[in-house]
Amino acid sequence: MSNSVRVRFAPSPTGFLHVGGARTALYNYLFAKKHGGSYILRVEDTDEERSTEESMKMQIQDMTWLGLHWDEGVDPSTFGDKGDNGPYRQSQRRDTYKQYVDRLLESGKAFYCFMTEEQIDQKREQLKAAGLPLQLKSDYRDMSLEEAKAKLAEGEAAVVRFRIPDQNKEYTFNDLVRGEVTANSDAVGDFAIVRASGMPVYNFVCAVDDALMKITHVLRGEDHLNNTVKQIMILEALEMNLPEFGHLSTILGPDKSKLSKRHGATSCDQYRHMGVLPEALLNFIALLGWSHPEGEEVFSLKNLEENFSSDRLNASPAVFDETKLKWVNAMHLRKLSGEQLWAEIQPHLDQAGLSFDKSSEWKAKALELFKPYMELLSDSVNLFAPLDDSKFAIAEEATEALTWESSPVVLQTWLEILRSHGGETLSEEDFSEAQNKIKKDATVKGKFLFMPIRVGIIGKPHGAELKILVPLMEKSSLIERAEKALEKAKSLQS
RNA sequence: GUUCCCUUCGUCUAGAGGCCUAGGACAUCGCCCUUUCACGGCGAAGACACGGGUUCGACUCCCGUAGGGAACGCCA
Repeated sequence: MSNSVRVRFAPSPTGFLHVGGARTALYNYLFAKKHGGSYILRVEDTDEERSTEESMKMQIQDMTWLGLHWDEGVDPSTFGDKGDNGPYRQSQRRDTYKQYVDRLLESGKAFYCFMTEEQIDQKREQLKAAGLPLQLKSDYRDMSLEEAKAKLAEGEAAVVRFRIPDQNKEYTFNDLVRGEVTANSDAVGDFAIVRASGMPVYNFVCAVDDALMKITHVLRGEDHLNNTVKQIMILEALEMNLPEFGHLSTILGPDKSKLSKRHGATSCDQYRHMGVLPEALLNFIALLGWSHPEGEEVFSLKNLEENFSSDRLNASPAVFDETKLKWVNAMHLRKLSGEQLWAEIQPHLDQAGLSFDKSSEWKAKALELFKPYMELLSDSVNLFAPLDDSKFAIAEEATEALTWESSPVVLQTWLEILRSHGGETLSEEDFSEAQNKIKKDATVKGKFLFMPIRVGIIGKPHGAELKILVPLMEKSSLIERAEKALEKAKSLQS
C-alpha cells in the first residue's frame, strides 16, 4: 500500500554533506512525500576510525538548512532518537546485529575466518595471475563452528565472513531507475560481515537495518549497485524482507570524472557560504538526474514534492554545472521579498564589514534595485559597497572618464547643484533635473555627461542605474564623493 | 584482470517505433530595449558515439564495438 512507504537516507559521518549525498537525501525525501510515507535518517557510523560526532552534526545541520526534514531518525536538535525503530545510529545497535550474526554462524551461512592480511593478499595475487575475478574464497569456509570457537578461545583473531554459495547463482532485481539488473553470486567473494574488533561491516548492517526499520525502497548512489547482491544474499539467508532498490547516477565534475574536491566546491556547506539559497541548491540538484514533468526549470521544494516521481529518474551520470546553479539561484533570489532577501544577505554584508543603519523601506528599495544584478547572495557585497561611505574610492577603471577635458566642469556643476539643494536626499526627479542642468551649463552630452557623474557618485564607470541609486544616498555623502572625484579629475588634467 | 552500469546540442535534459525538419533550459553569439552594465524581449548556431540487425519504418527494440563510470576492503 502506498501509505506504508518507508525510505531512508543513510550517510556515514566522515565529513561534510556532499552535494551527491544531498541529492540522494532529496530524492528519498521526495519519494516519501509523494507516497505519503516516512523518511528516515539513519547514521552509518560503523567505521570507528573515520566517523566523528562532529561530522554527524554538520551533516544534520546541512540537511536541516536544506529543509529536508525527516520523520524518524537521529533527532536534529538533541541528537538522540526520534521514532520507534531506533537506535538510528548503527554504532548503538551492536547487540541487535549480534543476534543476526549468530544466526548466520549457527546455520553455517557465515563462518569465522582466521586468514591473515598477507594470506589474503597472496590469494588475490594468485587469482589475478590466473585471470580470475578477484573474489576471495576463504580457507576457513568449511571449518566447523566448534573448531572455530576453540581457536577463538585461544585468543586468535577472526573476522566473520558470509559464505558464498558454491555453485553459481543468478540474482536479478528490478531497479527503480535501471530496470532489470542481473548479477551472479560468483561476482562476489566470501565478504566480511564482522570485523575482528567485533563491529559489523556496512553490507551487513545496512541490509539488516533496512529490514528491521521496514524500509520499502532504497534509493542510493550507483556506487552501491554492486553491493546489492551481497545485501540480497544476507537478507535471504536471514529470511528477511527485501526492499526495492533504485540506484542513482553519479554526479560528475566538468572533466566528467566523479565530482571531487579537486573540482572545487562539493559540499552543501561550501555552497551555502558562497551564497546559494537552500531551495535553489535543491532545485538545481533535483535536475541532475531527474526532469520535471512539465519541463519546469525553476521550482520550489513544495512544487517538487507535488511533481516528483521515480520513473522520471535518469540512469546516466550528470555533470555538475556551477554556471547553471548560479542562474537557478538568481531566479530564486528574485522571488524573495525585500525583507527575506535582506535577512539572507545580512551575514555576507557583515562578513565584508559593511553596515547599513537604514529603514526597512530603504533596504527593500535598494534590494529591488540590486536584485537583477545578483546571482549569489555574496554578490550583494559588491553591490552594496558603493553605498557605504567608508568604502568609497575612485576605481582604477574610472580614471579615464576623469581625464576628459570637460569632466572637472561637469563635476563642479554637479557639486554646486548638490550644495544648493534643499533637502537631505535627492529624489529621482531631482536627479533628472540636475542632469539636465549640467548638460546645459557644462555643454556636454552622452558619455561625457554621464560617466563623470557616475564616477562622482559610485567611483566606478559601471553599475546600477543612477536615478535609482542616488535617491538611496544622503546628500552629504554625495557632496563628499563629488569633491573627491573633482579633486582627482583636476589632478589628472595636468 | 573480472563483473556491473551508462552513452541525445559544450552542459542539464525531453523523447516509451511513425507526432522528430529531434523540443526546452543554462552557456555562447547577434539584434532590440537602455545616454553605462545588468535585467528583459527577439533570433542564431549547436546533438541522437559507431557498426550490424529486427521492422514497411528506429533517437526509440536486440547484438556487438568504442568511450566513460563503478565495484571487486576488517570504507561506506
